[in-house]
This record gives sequence, C-alpha cells and structure tokens, in this order.
Amino acid sequence: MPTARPGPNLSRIATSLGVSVATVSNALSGKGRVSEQLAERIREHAAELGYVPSQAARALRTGRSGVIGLVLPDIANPLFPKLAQAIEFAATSAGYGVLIADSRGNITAQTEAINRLVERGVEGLVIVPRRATRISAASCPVAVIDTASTPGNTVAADHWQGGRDIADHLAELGHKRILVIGNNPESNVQNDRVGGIRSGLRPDMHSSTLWIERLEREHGTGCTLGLAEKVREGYTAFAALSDLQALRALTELQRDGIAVPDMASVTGFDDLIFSPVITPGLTTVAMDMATIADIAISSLLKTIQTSGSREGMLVGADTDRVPMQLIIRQSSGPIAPGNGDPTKVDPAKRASQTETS
Amino acid sequence: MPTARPGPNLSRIATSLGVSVATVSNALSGKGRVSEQLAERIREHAAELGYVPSQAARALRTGRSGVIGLVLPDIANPLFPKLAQAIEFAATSAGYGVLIADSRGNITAQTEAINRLVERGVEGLVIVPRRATRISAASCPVAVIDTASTPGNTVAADHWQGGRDIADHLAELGHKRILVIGNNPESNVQNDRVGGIRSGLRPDMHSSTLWIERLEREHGTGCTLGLAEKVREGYTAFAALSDLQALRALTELQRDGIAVPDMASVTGFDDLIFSPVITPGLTTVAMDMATIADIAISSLLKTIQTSGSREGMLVGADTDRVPMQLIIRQSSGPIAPGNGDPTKVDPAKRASQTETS
DNA sequence: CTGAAAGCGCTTACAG
DNA sequence: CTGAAAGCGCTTACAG
Repeated sequence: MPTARPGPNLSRIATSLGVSVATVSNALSGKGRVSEQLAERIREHAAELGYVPSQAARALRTGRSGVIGLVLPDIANPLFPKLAQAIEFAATSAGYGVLIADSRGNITAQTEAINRLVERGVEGLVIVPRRATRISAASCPVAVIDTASTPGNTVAADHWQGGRDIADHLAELGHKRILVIGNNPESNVQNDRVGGIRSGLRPDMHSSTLWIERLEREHGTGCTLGLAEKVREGYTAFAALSDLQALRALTELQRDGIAVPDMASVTGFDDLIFSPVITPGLTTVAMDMATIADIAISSLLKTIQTSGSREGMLVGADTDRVPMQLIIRQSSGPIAPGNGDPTKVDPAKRASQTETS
Repeated sequence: MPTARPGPNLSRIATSLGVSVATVSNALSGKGRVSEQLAERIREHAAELGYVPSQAARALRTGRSGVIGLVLPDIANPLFPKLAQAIEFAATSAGYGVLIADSRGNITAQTEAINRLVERGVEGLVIVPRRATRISAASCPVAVIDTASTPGNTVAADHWQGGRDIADHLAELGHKRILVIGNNPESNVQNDRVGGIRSGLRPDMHSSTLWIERLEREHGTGCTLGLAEKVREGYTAFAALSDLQALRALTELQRDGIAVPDMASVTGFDDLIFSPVITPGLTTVAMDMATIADIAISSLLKTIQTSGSREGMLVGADTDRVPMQLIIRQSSGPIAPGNGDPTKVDPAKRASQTETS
C-alpha cells in the first residue's frame, strides 16, 4: 500500500463538500468553469483544512516539475551570493524552485552535478561553467552564464566594456602606467576584462599584467606581489581583475606605506561585499546581477515552454551582453587634472624617496 | 491526456524485454528477489536506453521527495557560500537534493520562503534564522543553525569558545586594552562572541565594545570608526566580531598610518574568503562548516526517517556545539613577551606622535 | 456548470 | 523467482 500523505488532498475536500475532485481541482486552479459561488466555498474549505497541493502528483501528471537547477563552479566563490540571490529571486517570481549543485573540483564533478539535477527532474539548468569548460547540451534546456567569448553562452556581463570603463576612469585621473593584476590567464572572464582595459588605454598610457597564480607557483602561496617595487618603477595605478585581487593589492600597498589613493590608485571588478566598507572604498565595476538573472531565467523558461522539456539544447544563440556599471569610490588620482590638493605628493617624487630608503 | 515524458520508462523497458514492470523496478532498485542474471540484463538495457527514473512518480508513490530546503537570511551574506557548499555536499552525499530560498528582508519573507519550500514538498528544512527570529515549527522537520542561545537551535559553532580563543591569543601577545568591534548588538551570534571574549580576558586586561550600526546611525554609513584615536587612547588590539568588520578596521588603521600588526593587532571571526589573502593575513576563528552541515543534515534525516514526514517539529533538543578553530596569521603583538624586534615602535610613543601631527 | 474516468510512472504487498 | 494489480494525488479531455 502506498504511503499516505498526512495532509488533506483534493479527494478529501471533494468528499467533505459533496462535489467531485475535478471540480475542486478546477476551482482551486481557476481553470475550469466553476460557478464563482462554489469556487469560493471550495477555496475557503481548502484553506481551512490547510490544503497543500502535492507537487509530486502535479509534476507526474503534467510532466513539469516546476524546478530548475543552478550549477555553480564553486559555491565558495565570493561572487556567488549575489548571483544565487538574483537567480533565486527571478525563478521564484516565475513560480519556479531552484535546486543547487556545486561542481566543485573538476569537470567530472560538473557533469555529475548536472546529471544529479536532471535525475531530480529539473526542467532546465542555469550553469556557470568551470573555467574553460564547454557545456555540451545536457538532456534539458541549458542557459550558460559566463562571458561572450564562451561558445554557447546565453548571457553575460559585458566584461570588455567594464574593462574599458576602468581604463577611461584611470585615463581621466591622469595615470600613465597601469599594472593589471589578474589571477589566472585561462579565465575567459578575466581575459575579456584585460582586453577591455587595454583597448581603452590612451596612446600615452602603458600597461603590463601580473598573473597571481603564476607568481605564486614560483614563489609560494601568499607571496608578496612586489607592488611597492612597481610604484618605484613608476606605476601609479593598479587595476585588478577582481575585487579580491584589488583588496590584496590595496592592503599590500598600505602595509608598505604607500598611501591610497594619494600615491596610487587601486581598482577592482565585481563590487564584492567588502568593497564599500574598506578604507579607502574600492572603485570597481559591478555586474548587474538582477538583469543577468532575469535574462537567463526568462530565456530558459521560454525554451522550456516551447520545446518538450527533455530535449537538450543551449538557450540563446547570441550572448546577451549586460552593461557593467562603474562605481567610483576612490576618486583622487595622482595626476588628476585640476587636482590642487597641496597635501598630495607627486607620486614620482615620493616613489623615488621610497626607493632610496 | 497526460503529457508523455520523452524518455523511456519502466514499462517501455519491461515490454521490450518481455518482463513485467515490477521485475524491472525490483531489478533496478535491487530490492526484490530477481535472479542476478535477469537483473543484469535489465540494468544493461536500461542503461542503453538512457533510462532516468521519474522522481515525481517515485515521490508520489513513496511520499518522499528526496529534497530538503535551505532557508538563508540573506544569501548575499559572505558566510553563506561556505555554508551552502557544506550543506549541499552533506545532503548530496545522503542522496538528497537541496532547494534554496532567500528570506531576504523581513520575517514575513522568511515565512513565505518556508511555505514555498513546504509546498514544493521538501521533507525537511535547514534554516539559518534571521536575527532574533524564533522558528515556530513549520509543517515539516526543521534543523536550525544559529547559536546555542537561540531557542530550538539544533547545531551551532561554539561562538563563545571562539571568543575565548581570541581573548587567550590576545592575552598571550600581551595586549591590555582591547576594542571589540561588532555590527549589531541584537545578533545572538555576535553577543555570544563578545561574551566569550570578555570571559577570556585576564584581570589586567580591559575591553570596550564599538557597535558599527549604532555609530553609522549617528554619523552616516561608511563613517570612520575613529580607530586611530583609540590607538592614541592606548588600545592595541581590535577584535572584530566578523572578518568583514576586521577588514574595515584593518584598512582604516593602515590608511591612518598605523602599522598592523606592529602597532596594533586586528582579529576577526569566520575566516572569510579574503582573510588569507590580505596583508597582513587576518588572524581569525573559523567555523567548522563541514561538521555543522553534517550534524544538521544527519539530525534532520534522522527525524524525517522516524516521524511521518509532514509533522512539524524542531530537530535536536540540545544544541550541538561545534568547536571553532583559531587561525593565527598575524603573529606579532605590540607587547609580545620576548619580542625584541628593534624596528618595532612602542605603540604608545608612536600613537602620541600621530596625535601631535 | 459539474462529474466520471483515464492515466502520468512508480513501488509494494500479494499471489503464483 | 516473477507477475498482476492497486494506488499515490493530480489534471484534463470528454460527456452530461
């Protein structure tokens, strides 16, 4: 004998009201043509009894679970909270639940995570792929959130434009030598961001790039970035490709007695949780997570509604690029035009002082 | 006519193999007594066809959805990634899926989130309650993760002991005046942490507490904490109740030219993602998320298995206290015994210099 | 406007 | 060891 559910079901409501289950179902869903009077009585009674519809039965009958899956490369990623929150909100608003899976570790784990979700009957998947992973369509519609340069991508922040905004900002402040600080050159996102920065430099500006993972492979985790040395070499701006790296740069500079933003500027990406609260506040470029989530969810649902739900396909042929927004918190630059603050020291001079000490 | 699922089902496998669905079901689940030979053939054929069991049907039949819900006060909380990751891992290992819900905003949203998950048929709920919220049993088993001083709590890090560890550490470094920096005195967690710190102070040590939200209500968001002034008053250690506040303290001190850890120590709580990468690394106390998640999930599943799944009840009468672990990254303190480093300046002297400048 | 009935895909006693 | 059958709770054409 199948396990009985504790709560009331349609049949119980129907019997106690002397009507058929069909009518109760119709009244509650508002679909069938039930007299408003009866419908009202039914709704009332259902509420009284604390009726909760069985999603399982509904899913079995209709073939739709009302659930989508969210696969993340690493939930511990600091960007994740905002993304998950935005996706959860967009999905909930559309009446869907969100099942999460962490593809931590390797690509195998990612595949397993996808399979687990499919087995749980998700109608579609939102995937933030692991670095340099190509999602070959799973057995349900998939929306990929990564970067425009990822094949099959659905929606992404316009990382390139974000980079250009940073370059513009630094140019306006009068910086000439920029050190870009990234983590890993394999990342599509980080590459787009550097590309954008470089493309936005003025002819008289120069940049070079420091990849932290590479540095750490040589000198060990947590090694110094040698930023004070860079300041001595004439760099006045440090453009990190993520706020996490920006924070590392900022604290290292401060520790070495280099005043930020008076002697050097630091910028980041992503507007992570800590960026507004540190001193000085971090100038950064933020992804519009709400819009990204809305687009991902709505494209996904559109595909689900159109196709039979179990066909695997990637959603969205051309990546939707969502603008990133520059948030200026550290306003002063060393050579800012019209910057007449007398307490500010010429960075070149100060740098040479540091050098001789 | 009900919507047909695209994939193969038990019946299709049964027909094509000339056996009954019951036998296929038994073979695949390994429960029934099916000859190993036939079972093998069935498994093979099922794999060939790419059979994926219908969770909906299984759930309907057995009354168990195989899904639990995770309700978070604010997914954007920086602590969330680690928690969610740990919960997801523990649940997945036990064969359960995890549905997320964000009770962002107010208590109403929390209640709605809980209801949504219950309607989706979760078998149990892991809830991290909003500040000062008491979870009155929902209509399914609930495990609460908060702090031991929250009524009905199931499992928590031992925040009090973590505080005592911080106090011990600061005492050993020779600090006498400690400024505790918290965010909100309404938080049970933060209160436990302060309590622990105070209880661990030696008789010759003194502490006072700064609540940031209170300060900001008076002076505006992002106002200075006035820490340099505190250094001048003789405080040498800043014990924040979260790494986020520690970071704020650290950067403010650095900006004001106070060397950390030479002139002042800064400690935090939670070992957030950025804590190991900043300079100097942050000394902090970490929650053992894996253990906390394991306990939450296993108590929850135990209750689910015992009781009929729809009864509302809180899991775990006495809170399980999981030890927190001190992570020392900033080792030097201003008055550390045997600390003969000549480059180190007496904090009081340096502070007075700052004062006259 | 309302009801009887079929069927989604599975599991589980029960009979053979 | 294997199969026939009931039933989980719902929705949806269809008939009245």
